[in-house]
Amino acid sequence: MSERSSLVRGMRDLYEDELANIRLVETVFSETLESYGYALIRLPIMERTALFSRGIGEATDAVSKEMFTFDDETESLSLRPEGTASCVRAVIDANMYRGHQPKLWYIGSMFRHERPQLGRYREFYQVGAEAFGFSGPDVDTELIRIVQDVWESLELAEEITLEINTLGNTPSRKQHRDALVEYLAQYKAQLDEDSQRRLEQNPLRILDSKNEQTQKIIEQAPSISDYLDAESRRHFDEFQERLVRLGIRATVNPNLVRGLDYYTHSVFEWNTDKLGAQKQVGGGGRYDGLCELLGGAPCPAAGFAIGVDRVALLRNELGLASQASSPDVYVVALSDDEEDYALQVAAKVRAASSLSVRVHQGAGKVKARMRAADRSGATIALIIGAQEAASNQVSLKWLRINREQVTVPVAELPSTLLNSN
RNA sequence: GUGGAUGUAGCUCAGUGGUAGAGCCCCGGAUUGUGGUUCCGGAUGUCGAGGGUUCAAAUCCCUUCAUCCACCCCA
Repeated sequence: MSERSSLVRGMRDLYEDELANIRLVETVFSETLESYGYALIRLPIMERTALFSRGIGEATDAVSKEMFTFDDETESLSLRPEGTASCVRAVIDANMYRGHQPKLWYIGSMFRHERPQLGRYREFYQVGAEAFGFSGPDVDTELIRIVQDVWESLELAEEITLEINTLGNTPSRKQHRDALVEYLAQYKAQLDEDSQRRLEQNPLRILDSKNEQTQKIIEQAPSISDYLDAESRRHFDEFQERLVRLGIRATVNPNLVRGLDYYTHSVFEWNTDKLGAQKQVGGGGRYDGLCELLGGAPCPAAGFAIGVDRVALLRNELGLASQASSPDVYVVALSDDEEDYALQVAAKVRAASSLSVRVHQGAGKVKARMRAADRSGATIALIIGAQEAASNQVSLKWLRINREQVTVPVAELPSTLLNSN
């Protein structure tokens, strides 16, 4: 016997109810984004490693220890750990932003080499949107409004909270960073190990440390709000005012910094407390410097990314699971002799309606065939025995409601089915 | 990457050294052309994998893989 093959760690086969929920989330995002005029862009799963180390940041965990990276002949390639860097690269490559302000959305698998747990997988699905060429906070709030629309469509608005913050523009950010490093350096010995390391590489990230002692030190740390210049302050104020006008509730969290390096000005995260340790279902913000950083012309931009798996999982946890689709109609030939006739009937129903029709296959006694019809979840069984076949008729039985079975000529079948709801 | 728990039938699980079990599911019959309820009967296992100890291992030991939880990180 050959060795049984099995799933690679952190990968999943998706089917039935779990997939149904994921597809629902994807569909709602797709329809909502298209309704706001965002255009789908399909991006490759693999990029040069350098794109991510430059675009996302060498010091981030996502890049430094979570990427699937391998050497291909002369260059290092990686499976994408997120979508923004690829999207920006594509916009630069095709010069899409020359005289235009593209609004794009994407969906697909992302890969991170982490220890799997509930709501966290090595291949996971993200849907994201990016708007290029707009520097005002009206775009930031539009992105949030889009996601809010999705939460409402998915009946999740009550379960997901929004946190916001600003990181300021580059000069403000630098001033704050310097002050922060100076402050934290005094307490270096008391910081947790990770934070000590970050002091050099990525001091902002220390702000969202969960370590208790570190948090105490952070309470007194210089806040970004004291270092915002006039432009940065105006952007953030208007951002917040617009959220209020759009009827969106948000909490300002001064320690919200996001894990990825490219953000400026507005940053935001959507959280839930219903998924165990996995709190975050999505996040986003403004990244005015990224296009230039990746070798393009300067171009303001903002975007978000949502974890499709986590949103679907949240619906599951709340009992909002959508069900895998069942056929509408199940055609049962009572013996193999009527099989050809049953296939013709099924073809007629498909041609005359949009109903999904499944035909019984395989041998079996009548009882077993009817049981299969019931189990398929179909609402109607079309029963075909010798009598029906001989007289060009079909017996129609409702499986989910109490209604008397009828036998009708095949020609009348489509209208009978359409009137049967 | 670190720590802890778990892995036995399709599913949920019992079984702690001596013949692998239950419930649900599935199949057949009661009901020769009618499912879903009821009654009767039946089938089903690399006990996660590999190695070791033992007369004997699902059970004890080692290794490994996977899942779950927490940390970390993020979606």
